[in-house]
Amino acid sequence: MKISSSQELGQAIRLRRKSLHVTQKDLALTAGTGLRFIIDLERGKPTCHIQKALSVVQALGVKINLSGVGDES
Amino acid sequence: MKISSSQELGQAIRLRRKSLHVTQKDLALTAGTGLRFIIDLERGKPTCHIQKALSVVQALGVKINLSGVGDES
DNA sequence: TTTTCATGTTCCTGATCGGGAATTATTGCT
DNA sequence: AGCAATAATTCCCGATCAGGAACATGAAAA
Repeated sequence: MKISSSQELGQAIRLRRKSLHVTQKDLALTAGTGLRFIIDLERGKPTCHIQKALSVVQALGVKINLSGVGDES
Repeated sequence: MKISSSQELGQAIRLRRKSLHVTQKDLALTAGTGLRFIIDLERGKPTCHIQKALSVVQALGVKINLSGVGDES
């Protein structure tokens, strides 16, 4: 899934969370954040802190890949 | 390139920026952020705002992909 | 040497994050 | 379908901090 905004990231996170049958509360615990953060993140809040967002993504077992970084000049 | 922390993201961004021969200042202008933000982002500050980080990534022409979101249960 | 790039500081406004309680969906079961 | 349990969202408070701008320093390149 391609991501180009915090909105899309939030949607992807929610999708993945639901497919795992995990509640926001549990995800918050697993990822080491607050429940409020999960809510904001899934809603696509643009000002979420990046490391926390990455923690959540990892807690969901989702991998992030960047294309076009280690090659052409 | 796989990303799992703000540190790695910062490194990737710097790599990409250098390969394009763009200065932090120019990147800031292009991405619509401040110079200060680019510096912090490349250094891997964990509390950068996510949408701004995404803007920078896009300004560099880098695509972000999430694996494992739209499929298995 | 002179110019460019990167980083550090400082000041200031404004917002994030967290927790608990209360409210509003949503889901599941009989 | 209807009700009950669960989940999602919002509100309030407070401490901490992000982001931007401008200026000064350090270092490296022309």
